[in-house]
Amino acid sequence: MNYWLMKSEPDTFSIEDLIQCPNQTEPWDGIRNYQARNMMRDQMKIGDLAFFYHSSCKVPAIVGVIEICSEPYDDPTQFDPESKYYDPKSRPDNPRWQLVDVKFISKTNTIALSSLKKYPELKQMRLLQKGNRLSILPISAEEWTFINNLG
DNA sequence: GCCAACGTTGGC
DNA sequence: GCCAACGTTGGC
Repeated sequence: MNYWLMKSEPDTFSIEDLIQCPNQTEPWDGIRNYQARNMMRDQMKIGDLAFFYHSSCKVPAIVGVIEICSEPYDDPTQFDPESKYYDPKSRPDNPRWQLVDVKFISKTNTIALSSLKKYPELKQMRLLQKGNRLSILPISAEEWTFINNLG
């Protein structure tokens, strides 16, 4: 069982959008970074839990909990010329990008980035390290429990 | 909108 | 394989 943090820009896809999806489940498409892809493809397991994080917005914050609910599979948007995630260099016989489905579990209180920074217990969080840009980050069990108790 | 900190691309 | 140029992320 692993824990994760997954970023999404709420203007593009928010926790409320996920709640509106059929079965409150949606493919986490559009990942175009190899480190993030590798974590989804190689390390995520069905039943893993993740914090849903709103990024690039007025109040960057953890806003909910989601569950990984599929095996990794090829991201269909990479082959769709109409998609903003279209990757002309990805070949159908050798797809570059994989994704997993995620399911809404619960909303948390809004746990702002500025608030997370206050806790010595969270000093080591990847999210809080300088220069961090990865849209998928691992969370330790200790960090998970600590943050859950804030929400 | 700015810009630091990355990641990627491609010429050599 | 190096590295300059370029593109992107994301907080502020």
